[in-house]
Amino acid sequence: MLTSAHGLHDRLGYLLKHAQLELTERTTGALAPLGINGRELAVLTVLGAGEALAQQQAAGRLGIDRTTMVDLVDALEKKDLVERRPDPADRRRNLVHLTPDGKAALEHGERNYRAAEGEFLGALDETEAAQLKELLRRVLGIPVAT
Amino acid sequence: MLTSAHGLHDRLGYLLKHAQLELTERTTGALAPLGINGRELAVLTVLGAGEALAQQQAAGRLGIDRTTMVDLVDALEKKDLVERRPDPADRRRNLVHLTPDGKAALEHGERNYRAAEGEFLGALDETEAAQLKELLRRVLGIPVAT
DNA sequence: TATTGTTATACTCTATAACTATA
DNA sequence: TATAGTTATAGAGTATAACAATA
Repeated sequence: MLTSAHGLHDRLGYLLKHAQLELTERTTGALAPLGINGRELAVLTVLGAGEALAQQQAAGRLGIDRTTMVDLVDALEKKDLVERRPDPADRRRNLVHLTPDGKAALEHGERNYRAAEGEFLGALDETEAAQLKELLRRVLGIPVAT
Repeated sequence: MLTSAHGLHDRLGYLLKHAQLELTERTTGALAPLGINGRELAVLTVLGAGEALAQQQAAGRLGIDRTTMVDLVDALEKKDLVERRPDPADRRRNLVHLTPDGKAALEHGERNYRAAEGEFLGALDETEAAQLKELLRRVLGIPVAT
C-alpha cells in the first residue's frame, strides 16, 4: 500500500475542497472581530468597487442567486454597513450603498483577509502564491488584470 | 474602474469556491451514468485503496464526520456497491467492503472522473496542471507521493 | 409581459448531542 | 468508562416557485 491515499490526494476535487475548508476557517477567524464573515466581505467588496449596484447586479458578480442576496443585504443592513435606496431611474431596484461603517469594515476586512490568506499560503513564496492564483484564474477563464 | 472586479478575482477564496463549483458540476455529470456522485466515488476510493476499513477510519481519511459517513455508506449499500460486515476482532466496528459492482463502479468512476477533471483543466498544459495540484498539496501540507 | 425584490419552501452538506451495543 | 455506529435534530448555503410592485 505504498500509494495509500494517492487516489485521493491526486484528485483536484479533494484538494480544492480541503483548501477551501481551511481557508474559510482562517478568514472567518480573521474577520470575526469586525462582525462579518468572508461572504459578507465579498459583498462589501463588489459594492465598494465603484458606483452603487442593484442587488441583482451584485449577486451576478458574486455568482450567487438573487434570493440569496436578499438575506445577505438584510444582515449587512442590520449591522448598518449598507443601506438600500430605491433607484430613482427604476424604482423596482434597490441600489445598495456602503455606509461609513461599511467602508471602514471593507478596509479593515480587506487587510485582515489578506493577512489570513497570506498565512494560509505560508508554505509558498510570493511567486508561487501568485502562480497558484494565476493558474486558477486561467482555469476559470478569468482574464488577466492589466 | 479599470480593475473593476480585481478585488474579487485576486481573492483566493473566490477562486477556490468557483473552481470547486465548476469542477463539481463537471464531475457530477461524468459520474451520473454510473449512479454515483463525486463524494461517493471518494468513499469508494478510500475503501478500495487497501484492506477494508471501519466507517470511522474511512471518514477520517476523507476529512468528514462519522455521522456523515453513516448516510454515505447507507446510500452505497442500497446500490449494492459496498457491504457492511462486523469486524470479528471488534464487533462494534463495521468493516466496509467493496462488492464486485462497487469495484467496477470505482474503476469506471475513476476513469470518468479523470476525464472530467482533464476537461476542467483544459486551459492548462499537463505540466501546469501538475503544478497546480502540487501547489495545493504543499499549502495543505500533504507530503509528496514518492 | 417582463423584471426586481421578496417570501416560503426545500434540498444538500455538515455537525452536535444522545442513544445502543460492544469493549 | 470509553468507543463505533446510529438517530434525531439543527445550522449553513443554496435554489425553485410564486407573489407584489414597477417597468
